[in-house]
Amino acid sequence: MAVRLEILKTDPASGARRGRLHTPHGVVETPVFMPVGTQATVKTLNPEEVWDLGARIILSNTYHLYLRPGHDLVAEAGGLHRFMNWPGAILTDSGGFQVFSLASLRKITEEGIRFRSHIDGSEHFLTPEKVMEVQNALGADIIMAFDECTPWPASWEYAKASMERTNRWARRCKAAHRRPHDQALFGIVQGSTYPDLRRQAAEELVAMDFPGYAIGGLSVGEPKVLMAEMLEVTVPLLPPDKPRYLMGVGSPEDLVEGVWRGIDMFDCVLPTRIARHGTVFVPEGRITLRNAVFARDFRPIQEDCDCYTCRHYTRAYIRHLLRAEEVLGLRLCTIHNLRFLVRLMEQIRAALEAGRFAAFRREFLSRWMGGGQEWMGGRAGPAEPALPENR
RNA sequence: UCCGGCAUAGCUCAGCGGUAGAGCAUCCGGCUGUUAACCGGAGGGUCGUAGGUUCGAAUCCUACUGCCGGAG
Repeated sequence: MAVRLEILKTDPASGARRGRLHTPHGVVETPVFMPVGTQATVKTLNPEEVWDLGARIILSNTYHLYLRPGHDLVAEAGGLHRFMNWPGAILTDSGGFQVFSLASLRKITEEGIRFRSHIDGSEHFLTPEKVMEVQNALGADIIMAFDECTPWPASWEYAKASMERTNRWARRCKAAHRRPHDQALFGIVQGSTYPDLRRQAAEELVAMDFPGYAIGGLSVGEPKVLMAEMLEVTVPLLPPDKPRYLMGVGSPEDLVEGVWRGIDMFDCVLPTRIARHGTVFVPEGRITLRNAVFARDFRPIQEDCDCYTCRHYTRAYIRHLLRAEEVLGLRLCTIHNLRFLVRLMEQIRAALEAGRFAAFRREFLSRWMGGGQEWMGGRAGPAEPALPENR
């Protein structure tokens, strides 16, 4: 088996797990946030910087690397790890999200998806078999089944047809996988925001016996209460000894709420993208460093942050860099935001180990902008036990 | 001193008879398996000054002022 999840502790209140994912490229402590490096790079950072943040697994993308530079070239370079000089673990997304985000450039059939390249307009036909060939060549530790990330909103009929096709594709991916000994293939649960479809998707995929399961098609515009409900419907159907990965999620409050509902792995472009656009995370929420109020703010982004940026630079200086369009500004914000999320996961893991995750969640959300009410919406999932404050 | 050109938003300019636009700058918002160092919004001008022609002038005419260029 390519990867194995060692469960260290399960939170009795919520079902959240503290674990350790063993991969061919090292151990990954879970719950974990995976920085996104779509084009074999976490934008603006070098691998040493990503490693020093505390990241031990990153995500890259099949579709992008297939188009450029080509999976054969990456294989010739010795595989993706060596090509990009990343010593840790890698997960490659299958290109399923591009089916969603490049909708105007594609046509879906049972056999696969005909794409026009967003780079040069050339035509490509991606099938589950092709996607597995590409991912086997790239050589990531965890690879994803080819799916359709169902747009939201979708009718029940469309969502059902889409999900069933995704599951048929999952079966084909498993059959076409050539490196199960050192690459773990995860299935992806779709089903939009329909509980019955999520159940059907999960049950069928579990019957196929994958080494891990992802939940996809969420955080695509639906209200958070629906995301919460889908997690609460889906997670209990997944085998407890296998990793659970919530795809494309991302914001600090979503990570806390996802872990609360039993998720082990997350990835998201949000921290790196908003960083390049001049917005950074602080414990109270997000601040837009571009704004005039920070012109003479000579404090670090976050007083108690241990990241390289916060140890050396002020808000005023970073704002200046951003407005002067200096790349260092983008890099410093990216470093802070990624460290913020990696550190948040460290804190979550520590809280789980100490048996005080419920308190941690409450404290985090009370400080965080909005207090996570979006997630509540009147029916918040696993009830929070009335634990005594642990401070 | 003469000749010519130009004077329109903070900046650079477009508009050349029907009561003003762009880019940049400024201010603000958004970003959730990256087509994203991106996308979107807002504020801001009695069109150098004073007259004239006209139903109507940023647009045509005159004078003045200020810049720029040329000639002496």
